[in-house]
Amino acid sequence: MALISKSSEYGLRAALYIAARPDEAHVSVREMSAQMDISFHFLTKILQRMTRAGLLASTRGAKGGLALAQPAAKITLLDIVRSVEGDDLFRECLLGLAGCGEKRPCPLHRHWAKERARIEKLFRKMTLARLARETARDGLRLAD
Amino acid sequence: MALISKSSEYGLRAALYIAARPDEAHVSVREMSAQMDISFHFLTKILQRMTRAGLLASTRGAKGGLALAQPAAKITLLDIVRSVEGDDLFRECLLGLAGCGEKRPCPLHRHWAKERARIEKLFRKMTLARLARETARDGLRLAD
DNA sequence: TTATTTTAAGACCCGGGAGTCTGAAAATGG
DNA sequence: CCATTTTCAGACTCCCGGGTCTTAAAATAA
Ligand code: FES
Ligand code: FES
Repeated sequence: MALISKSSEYGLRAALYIAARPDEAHVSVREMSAQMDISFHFLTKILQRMTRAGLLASTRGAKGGLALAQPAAKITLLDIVRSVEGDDLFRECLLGLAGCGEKRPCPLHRHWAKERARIEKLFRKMTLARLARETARDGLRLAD
Repeated sequence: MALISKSSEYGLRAALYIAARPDEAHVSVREMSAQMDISFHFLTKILQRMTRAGLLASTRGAKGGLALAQPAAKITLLDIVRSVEGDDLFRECLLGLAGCGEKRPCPLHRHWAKERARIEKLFRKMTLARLARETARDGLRLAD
């Protein structure tokens, strides 16, 4: 079971792809879908959501494409994932019970809430800028 | 997006339900499905998998039902979840890339692997006995 | 034996995420 | 103007996890 959806995975990979670009030029969906082996049309839909959320800036027509709408240091993983799959990530009960919280905790709440908070913090603190830097420094991969 | 599947959630809740029973009597699927508001037939399928995995012992016929096949102190959350949804939990890349590992890490591997290991450890160390004890002591809930 | 209660097993269905396809609209270059 | 390249928008199909249903088999009680 994956922590995030396929859509979020693709959105993160695309954001990293754009941020890792040295120049500021726009990147086309066509190029990203080819380089990372992701369905062009499906990736398009995901990036549209991120554009509407104000994370990306799009330009149509020849020489068009997508670029970051904010400095890479301002965009966090949480921003991206939330823009793609909604806000209630990191708020759900591990056992799927309704109303996760201190008021009516399930047997695993105390233990799970602690780990969940750590992951949420990781996503909230990690910026595209930092990841792009690490990616370039260590030559990390964005595809299989 | 949930960390574990609905099937695992139900399997965990049922295991806790059985472990929380003071007496050693067998518990019927019918009772558990009613008490926790889970589909009877669906819960049956999940508990069958746990039975085949050697976690539960089943007895058919009148007065039959399910019981733990091992002492509650020997059964971990990891045992249960693995029996329900396979072994490659806690081994997958956060970005969904094939072959997660130190050899060909993705940009998030270093950060994600650390958190993933903590959760895996939590599941590996936590026993039904301990959870049942805490559940009884604090009157925690197993249903909405 | 017969009826009842329970798990075991597997076929079946359904809804939603994942992915495809078609046709626009916008921008550029000639 | 026209042709090309790109994003935008939405309808459409496919697949599988989640859930239902039916039948068999095992055990108990009368
Ligand atoms: S109530 Fe279950 S994790 Fe919070
Ligand atoms: S390779 Fe991506 S998390 Fe390990």
